[in-house]
Amino acid sequence: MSSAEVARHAGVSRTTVSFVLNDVRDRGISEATRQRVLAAARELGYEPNAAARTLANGSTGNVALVVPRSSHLYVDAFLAQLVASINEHCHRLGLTLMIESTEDEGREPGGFLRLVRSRRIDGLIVAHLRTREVEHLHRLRDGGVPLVVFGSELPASEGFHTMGDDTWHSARVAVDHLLDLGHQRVAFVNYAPPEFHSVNQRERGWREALLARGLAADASLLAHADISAESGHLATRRLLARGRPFTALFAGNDTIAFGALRALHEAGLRVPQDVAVVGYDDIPLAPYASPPLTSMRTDPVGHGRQAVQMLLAQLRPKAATRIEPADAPRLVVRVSCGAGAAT
Amino acid sequence: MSSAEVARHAGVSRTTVSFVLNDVRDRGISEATRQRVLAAARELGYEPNAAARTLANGSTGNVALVVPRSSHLYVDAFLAQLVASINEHCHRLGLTLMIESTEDEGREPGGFLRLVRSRRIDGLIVAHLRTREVEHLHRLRDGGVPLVVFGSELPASEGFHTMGDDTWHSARVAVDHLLDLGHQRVAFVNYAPPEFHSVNQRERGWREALLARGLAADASLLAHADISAESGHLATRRLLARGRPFTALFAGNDTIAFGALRALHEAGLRVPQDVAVVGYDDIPLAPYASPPLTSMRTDPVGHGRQAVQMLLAQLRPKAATRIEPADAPRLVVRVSCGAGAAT
DNA sequence: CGATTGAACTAACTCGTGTTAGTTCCATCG
DNA sequence: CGATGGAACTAACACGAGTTAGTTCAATCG
Repeated sequence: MSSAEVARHAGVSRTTVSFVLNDVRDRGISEATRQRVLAAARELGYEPNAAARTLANGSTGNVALVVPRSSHLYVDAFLAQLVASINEHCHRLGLTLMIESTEDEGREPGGFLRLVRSRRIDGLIVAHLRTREVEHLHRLRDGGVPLVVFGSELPASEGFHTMGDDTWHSARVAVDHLLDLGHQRVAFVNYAPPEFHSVNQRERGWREALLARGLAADASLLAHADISAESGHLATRRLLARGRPFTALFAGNDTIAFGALRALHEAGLRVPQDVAVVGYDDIPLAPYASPPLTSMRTDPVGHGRQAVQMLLAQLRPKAATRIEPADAPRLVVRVSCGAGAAT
Repeated sequence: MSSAEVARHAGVSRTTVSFVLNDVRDRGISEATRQRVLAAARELGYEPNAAARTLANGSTGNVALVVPRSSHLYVDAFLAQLVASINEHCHRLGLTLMIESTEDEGREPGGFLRLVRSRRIDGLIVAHLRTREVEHLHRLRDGGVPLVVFGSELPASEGFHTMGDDTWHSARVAVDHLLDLGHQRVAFVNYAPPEFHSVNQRERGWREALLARGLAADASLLAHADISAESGHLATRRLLARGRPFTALFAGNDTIAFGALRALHEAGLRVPQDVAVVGYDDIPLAPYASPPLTSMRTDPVGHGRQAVQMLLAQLRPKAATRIEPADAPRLVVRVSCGAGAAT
């Protein structure tokens, strides 16, 4: 079903069909023909060919989200929520989302550049890019490609459109909460290796919270997990095996916290009586941990919305609406930190 | 950077460029020009325009995955794993995945038909379609659209390419396990409303397991949650409030099980001593439930691979490889059912 | 030495749309 | 009554590839 077919059906030229269907107003199409064309299009179930349209006017209506690995979609609940929200908001604006990963098996690191060069997408959102891949982003920015960067150290001053919580500050608030409860030795199990920006920032938050109270940020109380609950479990075991005592533990995210809770339980330590635990992200399962997890609530859904709005502002400046920022992080106190109501 | 530019750079016609870059062999291109063209393309960083290519040869390299709602991506861990696996396997084959939802706010139910009609995608994978949307699939099949249907009651005999576990049988195995342990009153908290095929099948498994032992499938021991852990929590509360005693509980999936464990805990019931619990899916967090959850392990990653391979067999019959089926479900026994080693 | 063949390459068409620059025709004005 | 102007519509080009049906030219054959 091409527009030519619709034209023939309505006894009119292809040009007229195009004008009618795209609602081009000042072309003086009589109401009678307008209706005739619309009827023909409806009758034939005509839908414009996307490729032809893209070729003609340059835009695809596709955007890509770049994540480190596909598997992070299910081990990192925050990312899953972010993706779902981005997908949903794209749909509302008539955009289609593609998920591109930089480190899946058999994937070249800068593969997403290819999507841009082949014009398969109009713009992209980059989440949690590794430090060493930052140069790709410079190239995209210099090429004028619509781009939103989530959770990276790239400064907005360099012309990047960046977003995301100040994770350093939030981590500090979480640790401060534990310190306020009187803890002096606070362990930290970070959620990934230090190549990610936010991983560094969370460590910085932990360190500075301690230093601000004149406490040492003891490196033997720091461990690195790697996204999954299992890795959190193992990292916490290693931490315990070092034999350096601690009375509180800050987990780099909630998934890690689930692993940590298990490790503590296995070591015969009660939460919160022996070790107070605070997580990060407040994932949907956090209230169902045992004990219910105190956690820093981030707003993945809001961040997804904001990212899409920021991208739209670059893609279609006139169609863009106000950008609603995501909610600021806040600590949700449950049982695991020892400050909440017992359940 | 069009191919015309590459042609000019190499001092050759556009046709020749096309033949060289697409490796068309019997066109008698001399090795010398071949190299000259390749060098020019590399030097200019040429990447063929996807839309033009699509227009010329008809295929887009895009496939869509249709899910009920975007938010299921993060409340249903099984779906998250399935999506990640499908995405990864698509990438390996040079396909790009789009995620389409039928019920997101502002979404018309048959919206994915539009993707097909506008030729934005070459084929699609449909996951967990509701019963009432089945007619759309008939239309797609009749239109010869490459299609794989996951987890639905559509019979392969009608020409559909279907896949997914026999969820009825798996549910029955899970319940049988509880019955084998001596339980007589086994409650069931299903994971969603009964409009989904697999929801029905799990109920059937539960029912028939009981009937096979001469036990009644007591309707007052059946409750429906709605995907999230919170809904599992509430549904289990309702179940408990009915006052009908039970000594075992089968949860429609693990996320629901997390909610159920909390409800049981709040009611002062110990797991597994007072109530044995078995879940479904064996999500990554299942071992980190408290107590560790016995669960029916499904193979979302394998299912994702299989779905993509089945789709490829329709998209590019000659490039298609053998279809490796997903692993069969099997029960992973941990602590919550009372049969495993205590931790 | 003219005809034939094959190697090496290209002109020109196709895909389906958006858009510019007209053209046609009729009513109105001076 | 011819010029003017607007209403209503369309021919033709552009977008950037893939592909068919040639063309050109030199080497070889009879």
